[in-house]
Amino acid sequence: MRNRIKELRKEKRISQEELASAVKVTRQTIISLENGKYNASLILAHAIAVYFGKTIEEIFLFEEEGSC
Amino acid sequence: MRNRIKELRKEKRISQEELASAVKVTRQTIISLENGKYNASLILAHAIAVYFGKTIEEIFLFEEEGSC
DNA sequence: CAGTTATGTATAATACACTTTACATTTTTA
DNA sequence: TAAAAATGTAAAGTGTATTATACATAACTG
Repeated sequence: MRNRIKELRKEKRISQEELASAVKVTRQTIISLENGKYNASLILAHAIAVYFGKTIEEIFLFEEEGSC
Repeated sequence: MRNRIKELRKEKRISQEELASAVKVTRQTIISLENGKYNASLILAHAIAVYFGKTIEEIFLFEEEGSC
């Protein structure tokens, strides 16, 4: 699952550290999410969505699996 | 965080087992989600939302925290 | 009432989200 | 160009989402 965190963060011109503290996680967590190391929890996804003023679905891109 | 899984499932008149296999988790997971034992992962939340034809935000209710 | 289907509880095991710390590299800016 | 700020990597530890199995109870159906 891809996400638009890095893209949205750059638009807002804030650092990973600023985003991290805004959504109350560590910078490590933001780095790992941006670089696709793992997926956010639902709660964190929601916090990030609220922060950017978007819905979860606008930020986290679930490319339709299950077509096979 | 509350969710409307049980409510939506009853509307559709399907069993926990049917929902579980539809979204590819065990019945245990559905039971635990419905009874508030823990929160779904983002991927599972999405699968459930797709199954019910709703958005994640329509099913998982994040009552605004962080007001204090 | 007897049998089946649906729901719930308990517990141990596994996988993964997230933290912490420390260091390395890139980018910005003075 | 040198200092500072931003980004990335690595590895070990904690908490929690999910599985698996087994059993108990409730609800429906014949």
